[in-house]
Amino acid sequence: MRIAELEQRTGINRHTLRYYEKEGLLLEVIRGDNNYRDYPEKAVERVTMVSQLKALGFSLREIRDLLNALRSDSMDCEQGAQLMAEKKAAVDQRIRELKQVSRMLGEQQRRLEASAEAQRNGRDCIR
Amino acid sequence: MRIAELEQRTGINRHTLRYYEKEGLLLEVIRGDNNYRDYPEKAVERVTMVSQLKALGFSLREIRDLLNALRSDSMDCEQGAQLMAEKKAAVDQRIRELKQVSRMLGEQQRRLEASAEAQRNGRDCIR
DNA sequence: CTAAAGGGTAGAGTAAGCTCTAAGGTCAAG
DNA sequence: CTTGACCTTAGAGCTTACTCTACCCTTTAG
Repeated sequence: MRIAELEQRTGINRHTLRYYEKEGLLLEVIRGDNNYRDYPEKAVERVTMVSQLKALGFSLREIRDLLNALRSDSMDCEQGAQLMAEKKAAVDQRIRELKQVSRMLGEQQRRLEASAEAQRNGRDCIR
Repeated sequence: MRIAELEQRTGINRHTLRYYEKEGLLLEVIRGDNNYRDYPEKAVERVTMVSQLKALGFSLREIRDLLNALRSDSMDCEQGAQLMAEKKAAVDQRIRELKQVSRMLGEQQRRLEASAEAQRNGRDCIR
């Protein structure tokens, strides 16, 4: 598939796709006689994975290392397992912290709702 | 407290502290006769909160809006409660997605460990 | 009084991650 | 054979979030 199709199917700007390739996030991009890029079907999934991981706050470098490790045909298993374990620990830690934030936001929300109620009954907001 | 102490207690560079102030993240920074900044004790907590939220992938803009809403003495309760609800929904969504990533990493880790074991027993890595 | 330590502003520089422009090659339709 | 759509690269420009530099003023210790 050519770049326009990949752009359209992933919603990622073609300039960004070429940038990702330059940064080592997209492997196996072959070229035809005309020098046009020819992406395999799997590129759609891969690009989608990149943008999802990005939305979760991973840097392109982290995503590259992770995805390339998952390709794994070329990697040392022991080392790969360790990388996965490290990444998983970091993600799990982030989940714990986000849960803390979520709890805090829930409390504030309830407090503000109670104040709004009090306000409707003629009293002041907050405290 | 002066900027050196806040820098030392939060671990945040003084240039960054001034930048945060310029971006509206630190309110209530008063000035003495000498024009030096004088931070209240609460600034330590506030700056720490900023850097924690940053580590969770929030932008300075989001953090500013959130923290300023939490100050709340000046805000409309109904509206504040809604902002909290929105932010909480976004955080909860992020938690769900990260859990998905964590699961995936766990699977890959187990797969690679199994392959490493097989490898030690004389067979090929992966598949 | 003077030197060192610390404060101030303005603005330049940096890195990541895009996003766009310029100049040019390719290709299918009319 | 030209027009228009689509491709290429190189490189400029933008945003966010710092980080640092230059230059000057204030405070504190000897």
